[in-house]
Amino acid sequence: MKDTRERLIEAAAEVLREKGLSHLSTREVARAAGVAEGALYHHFADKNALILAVIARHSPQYLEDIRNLPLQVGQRTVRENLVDVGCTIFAFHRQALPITCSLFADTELLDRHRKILRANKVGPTRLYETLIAYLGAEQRMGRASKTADPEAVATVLVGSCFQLAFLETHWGQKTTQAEARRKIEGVVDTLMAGFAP
Amino acid sequence: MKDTRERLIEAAAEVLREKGLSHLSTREVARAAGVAEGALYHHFADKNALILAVIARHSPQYLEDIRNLPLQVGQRTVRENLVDVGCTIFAFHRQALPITCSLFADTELLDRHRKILRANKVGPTRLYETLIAYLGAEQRMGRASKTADPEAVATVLVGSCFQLAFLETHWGQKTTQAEARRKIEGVVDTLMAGFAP
Amino acid sequence: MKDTRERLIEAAAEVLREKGLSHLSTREVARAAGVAEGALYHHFADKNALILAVIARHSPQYLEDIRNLPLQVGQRTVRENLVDVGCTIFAFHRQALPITCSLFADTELLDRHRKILRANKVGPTRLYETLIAYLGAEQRMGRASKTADPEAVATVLVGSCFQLAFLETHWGQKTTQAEARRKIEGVVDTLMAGFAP
Amino acid sequence: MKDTRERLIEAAAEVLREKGLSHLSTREVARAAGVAEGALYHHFADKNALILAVIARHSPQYLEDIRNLPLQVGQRTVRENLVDVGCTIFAFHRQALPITCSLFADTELLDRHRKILRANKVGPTRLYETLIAYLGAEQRMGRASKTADPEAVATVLVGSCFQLAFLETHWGQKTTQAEARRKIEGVVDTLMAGFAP
DNA sequence: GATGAATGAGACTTCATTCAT
DNA sequence: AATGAATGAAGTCTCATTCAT
Repeated sequence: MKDTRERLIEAAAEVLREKGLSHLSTREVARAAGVAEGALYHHFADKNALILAVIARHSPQYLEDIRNLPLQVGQRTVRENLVDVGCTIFAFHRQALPITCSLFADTELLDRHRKILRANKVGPTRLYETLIAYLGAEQRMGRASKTADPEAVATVLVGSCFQLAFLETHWGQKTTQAEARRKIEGVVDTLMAGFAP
Repeated sequence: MKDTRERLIEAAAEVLREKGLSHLSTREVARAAGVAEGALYHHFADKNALILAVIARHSPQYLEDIRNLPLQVGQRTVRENLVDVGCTIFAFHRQALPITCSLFADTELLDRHRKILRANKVGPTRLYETLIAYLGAEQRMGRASKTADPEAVATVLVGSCFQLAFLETHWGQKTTQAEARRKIEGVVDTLMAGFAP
Repeated sequence: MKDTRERLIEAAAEVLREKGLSHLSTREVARAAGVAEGALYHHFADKNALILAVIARHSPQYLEDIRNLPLQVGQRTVRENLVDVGCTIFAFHRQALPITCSLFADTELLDRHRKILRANKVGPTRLYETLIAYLGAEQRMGRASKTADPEAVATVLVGSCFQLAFLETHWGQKTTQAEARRKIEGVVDTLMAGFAP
Repeated sequence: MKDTRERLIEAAAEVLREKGLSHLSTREVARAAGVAEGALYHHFADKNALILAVIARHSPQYLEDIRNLPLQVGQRTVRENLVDVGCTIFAFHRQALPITCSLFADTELLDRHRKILRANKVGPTRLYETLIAYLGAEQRMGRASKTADPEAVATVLVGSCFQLAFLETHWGQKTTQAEARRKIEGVVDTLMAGFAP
């Protein structure tokens, strides 16, 4: 049987997705984890500490699928690479966003979260850094416009994918993977070609 | 003195921003509105009805500042117009986003919200429609690339601004108006020029 | 039917005497008062506020029976007067002391209690002031030694009676009123005659 | 390193003084003693047994500093001896009283305490016995009034010092040692000279 | 319409005690 | 003897909602 601590985190994530932060009760989490309510307090200082552990696990800095992006420099086309990255980001946010956004429902929790981020000096997230490094490399290889600002490009890519994920989860209509990919392709094509005449 | 109903909605919005959905209690709202707790139930079926009224008021479809965008077609440069729109969107989300995102903390409430949206047939929000109309007009006037997909451009613009607002409110670092504008200019420049070499 | 607030205070005092501070639970108090648990929080900020209300009511400054002591100046004998006062103090402490002493079981509560006392400037209690005034008056009438320090005499009288009450409640043996009076007479006689040869 | 049992008793006394009986938890005691929570149950039947061990140790019958009082018979002046004893009693109670009084917060515990006292036939405490023996001896030596009742004198002395200690700990104002001594001298002087004209 | 005391369910948390190691 | 994770009962407090005034 798994570690009690681990089971609590997973159970909390499940309840968070099912009922939402406002209805996440220690009783329910304990029940879902199959442990006594008191056990929670052996592993976490309080309920919020458990929630923060869940949040941390769904923070974009842990978007590990992006790690091998640097290997793609000079491979395939830039467009293909960006579309793939975009799909990864979209997929990640579609599941993480309901949990991440929940934080706004509890300003005290949000503050604790910020303090943790700052203590760990996780300002511009690892995701951004990786993206910017990749974009710069492609620029140096002549596969991308040298005048573009990598940070702005990263913002556009991440922002658009986040937006698509937000619309979907907020609006509640299920999008097929193919539809999502087509939209992301549209975004990347626009980003590559530009809107100027 | 204003309508009691109106004061309740404003008070609820304030509490929502200050403490978050999880800590929004009828008592606190009543106190902030300067009315008795029971009065709430004369104007709303229950607490959630009040919250939905607040949320509806902060939905981007009510971003009224965007209404006169059509008047800008053919005026100034497209870049200037997009930067201005971007700043408006950013400013709107910076204040509305903590309230809108709160919904994710209560799946039941979120569902009720979706049902309302569907009943009103408010699919792609009015913001999107206005933007797409404007972008198409500029394309037809030859002031923008005719090959670009207006919906993708709208997604990029809205998404990037939403993302900047999210980073700021979620991460908690105050950005000056000038800094925000500079970032949005970077996004629009990238969007106009494209990333292709 | 009496005021809810009043009934809560009385019920709390009863539980305090019956089970002690450590076992005073809001549930039990509410049950004893015949109201719902939540009602407690309409009248008191928290459990401790209720307890402090009980304590205040049993503070020696409210030992009202002592108020007409000044009228005794020059009446009967000083000995008789002191014995009567001693009996009153003893009787008061026998019932109040278990509640007052309970405060030591909760340093936070004790601190709050002290802050209240200080805010009300209730330093040397009214009891002491009344006693000292009486003793001084008898000295001036020549019915008591002019060299004695009234404050010391008051300390001796109050202290001895408190001690007798403490021994009784701590040790748990019921003393008859006659026995108590005899002991207090012994104390007053010693106090009057002195221990010097 | 000291005995585990001993360390538990000392740790419990510390917690008792710092937080009070109501907030004395086995976890806190164990932490303060530097042992595991379970260890407590190897040395004591339950938590209350530990508390009673602490209380017993702080009972005035264990006021060992008073043991050599008999040696003072006929030495120095009676006044000096009584002042010294008074100071000792005061100092003892100032530290023991918060612990002793805590008992009133738990009537069940207080009952168990009383049963132990009765089983050990520790009626009038050893302190009283020693004092009375000393006072009687001084009477027989002609250094004190032969008509005074030694028990009443003892009550006055112990009661006054207890009262001074109670006022200080309950009221929370720190008294310097010199001030305390002066007050005790005032009490002893009154006791020696008497209040009669 | 407005008030606010009362309700009672349920939230988070603490804690004495046990038991496998 | 010692450890410390686990238990589950009980504690304090919050809160949406009702209702007599």
